[in-house]
Amino acid sequence: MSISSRFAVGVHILTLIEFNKDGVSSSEYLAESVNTNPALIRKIIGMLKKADLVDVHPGIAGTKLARDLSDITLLDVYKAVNVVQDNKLFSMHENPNPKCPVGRNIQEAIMPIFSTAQRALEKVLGNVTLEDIVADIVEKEQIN
Amino acid sequence: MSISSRFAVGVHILTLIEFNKDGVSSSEYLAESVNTNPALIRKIIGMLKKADLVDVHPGIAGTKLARDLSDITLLDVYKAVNVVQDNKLFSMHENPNPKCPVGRNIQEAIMPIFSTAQRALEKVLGNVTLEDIVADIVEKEQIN
DNA sequence: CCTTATTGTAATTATTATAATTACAGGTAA
DNA sequence: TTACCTGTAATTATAATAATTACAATAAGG
Repeated sequence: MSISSRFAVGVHILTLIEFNKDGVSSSEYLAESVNTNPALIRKIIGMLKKADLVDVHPGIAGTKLARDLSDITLLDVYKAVNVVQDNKLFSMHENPNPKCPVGRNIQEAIMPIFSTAQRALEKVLGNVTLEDIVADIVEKEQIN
Repeated sequence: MSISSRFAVGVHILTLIEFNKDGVSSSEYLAESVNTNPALIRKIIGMLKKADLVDVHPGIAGTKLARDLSDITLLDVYKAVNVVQDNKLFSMHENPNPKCPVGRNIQEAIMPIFSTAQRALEKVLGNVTLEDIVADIVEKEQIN
């Protein structure tokens, strides 16, 4: 199965807040661009807030970025929206048979490889910032 | 969410077939070590067979490796058991709003990054063979 | 040829996560 | 006090996994 779209939506939200930085980015406004409902947006924004990526306050319309664009990586967003936990990207079968030499060692043999693979994936995300995404979209808009 | 344990089970199965190469690896035998039921094992073996990783025949008990240990990577197993499709590890929200500059470009902006991350993960799996896993387990057994 | 055992596969059920939606309490500003 | 927004819980629909049961098709051995 695949990693929740919360991650892609989180990136979308943050990017749009930047594009709309002179306006008010309410959950309804953001939901319209993402094409989903405001409650889901607020849930994700709550996670981004907990990770100190955005500023938002009850009763006050709009969300703002809490940091500079160049200081937010996709890895920050990925961690914030909690789509994959540490060392849990790959699931293992629980309870292999301890009476079998393979059964009693397979988890320890595989685990480090799974960790390495997951870290390789996350490293790629850590090398891309929101600034890159925004620049890419600005460029795409200029071409068309 | 996480990647199906079919992958870990597939690796377990192939490793155990090697350990038991002088015996008969029936689905029941394999299921006992994995600690699941034979039908699931047979389903996974069917996938491994389709990928030419094992030899198995209806009515004849036992499964054998179809290639040398050193010629089967974890990536081969991962692809065989079909846990993640190309470019589908990360899911995107469908139908972002095309009237919004961010909505109409976000998918194309994010997609290449997701692809790169997925490939980085898969590259790690491609660098490990079943021979490595078997050697690791043999070593762990000798120590204990 | 017939019995027995195994593989291949379909169908069923329970579990889990996601995503969409509704509803409403709590907070803020005008 | 009104109007609007955020925060959050509850509900529903959907989808994938994993476990399980069942059985047809196949092959070996007596």
